[in-house]
Amino acid sequence: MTAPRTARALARETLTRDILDAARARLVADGPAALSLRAVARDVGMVSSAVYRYFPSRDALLTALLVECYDELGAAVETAEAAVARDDLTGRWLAACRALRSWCVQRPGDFALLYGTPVPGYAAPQDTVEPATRVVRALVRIVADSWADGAGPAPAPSSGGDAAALVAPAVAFVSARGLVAPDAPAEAVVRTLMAWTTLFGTVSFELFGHLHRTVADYADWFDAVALRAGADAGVVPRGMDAALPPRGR
Amino acid sequence: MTAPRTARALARETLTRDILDAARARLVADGPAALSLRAVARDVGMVSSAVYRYFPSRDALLTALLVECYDELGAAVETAEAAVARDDLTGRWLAACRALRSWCVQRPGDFALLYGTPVPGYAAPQDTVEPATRVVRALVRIVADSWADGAGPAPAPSSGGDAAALVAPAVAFVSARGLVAPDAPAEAVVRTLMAWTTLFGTVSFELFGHLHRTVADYADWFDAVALRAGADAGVVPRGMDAALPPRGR
DNA sequence: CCTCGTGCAAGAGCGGCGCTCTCGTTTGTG
DNA sequence: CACAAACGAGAGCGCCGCTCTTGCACGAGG
Repeated sequence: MTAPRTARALARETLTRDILDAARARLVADGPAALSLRAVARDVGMVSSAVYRYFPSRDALLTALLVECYDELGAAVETAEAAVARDDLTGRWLAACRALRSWCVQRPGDFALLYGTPVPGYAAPQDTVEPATRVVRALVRIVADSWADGAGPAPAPSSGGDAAALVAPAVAFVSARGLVAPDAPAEAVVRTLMAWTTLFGTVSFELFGHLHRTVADYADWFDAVALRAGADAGVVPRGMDAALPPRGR
Repeated sequence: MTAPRTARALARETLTRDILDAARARLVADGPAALSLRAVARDVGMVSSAVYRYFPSRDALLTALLVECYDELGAAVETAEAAVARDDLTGRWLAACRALRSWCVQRPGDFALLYGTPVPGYAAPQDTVEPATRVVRALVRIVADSWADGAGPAPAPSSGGDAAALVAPAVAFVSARGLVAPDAPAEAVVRTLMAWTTLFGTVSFELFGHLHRTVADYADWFDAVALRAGADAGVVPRGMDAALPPRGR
């Protein structure tokens, strides 16, 4: 099954990939709204109706791209985070956050597909939710490690303690789901969710132009936000004000 | 000039409003992507080409809606915040945040237009930036009042103090602009910007389904996030754990 | 009052879109 | 070899944004 015997099956597999690649190229360039099935068909040298042999609709094509992008983003975050020493929690957090942002900034069209306005009548099928949670799962892992490293449920996330009380009631609002690290403390999940929301908001504002002429250096601004969000989630620098890892390239 | 004398001018004004209202109705229902100029024309009983007498393009119509929505949202936040006693800073903050969310939740299409994926070839004209900043200006006013109320540059935003150092470098990245409260301390502006980003991210995640089956009660979750974001920005509850104002209706 | 230029609505039409259906052709299988 | 399934191409449907032309009603100047 993994080795397609017949020529037809092989051709089908190849063409499906070609269509996806062409669609991906158009997506990165123009964003999801401008992705037309007819244009993709032209790019791969087909007539539009022939594409429907491979994807039953434009939405199905978008869904395939969605899964692919979620996985790619998740992988980028995971590998960036894995390259840092396990006990350097702030380093892992910052590496993950930076990988997140650079992936998004380099592919604004993909970002718009993943986190932008959903298409009007479109409901994401179930196969997209697992890849979609990959990023936040990577983040929650770092936070959980931080909590395990420190002591007690509130490892002084730069807070005196009332912050925990503030957020605590929210734990009840978050159903466990099991999707995100079932062994992680609920409080850590909640805080990670907030940090993740902040990170997303920052990238979204940058890419969609809402910080235009407000923030001078997006990368520096993002670093500051990421560190602050991480601290709020319980990822504290080793030395209180250790030198920040330099930004790559 | 304010009183249109001729019947022509009056008809023009009326029809322009009718078109905008019809477009607004379709926008709220279906979102910006599904807003078709032809459909709007049908709604007002015109032929599509006739609409071009009033708006030179679909983008122009969207721009008009954009300004209108920004203003409406800003007004909603401002009036909600103004209804609270001036010295109840947490109450003002929470009222502003809740007004923000409920406006967005009640008009997901409008929210998508304002903060969702920008249309591919569209660059927001200059007249949109002033209304766009109205919300964040309202927020920064509350934060600035909090800072003025408390002492010194860091009124213990639930933090020991290193948080200020963490964020401090970011001040340099934010150009003053003057758009947002020129007299407000830069640090307050930066923190408000972060809080605003978090608020936006929370609403966006809610409306775009990224918290589906993750957060049980969106309103409660939002309250918790808003209070925490406010505390990080320097808006602290009067009594440390004073009873939260009940959610309206 | 009448005329002439202007603003206006309507219609046809252009190319592009998602999607469906039909029609030969190719391909794999019983 | 024959038959069915898969396939590519084409035509066509109704939608879209937008342009151009046509006929008409309005309103200001003579």
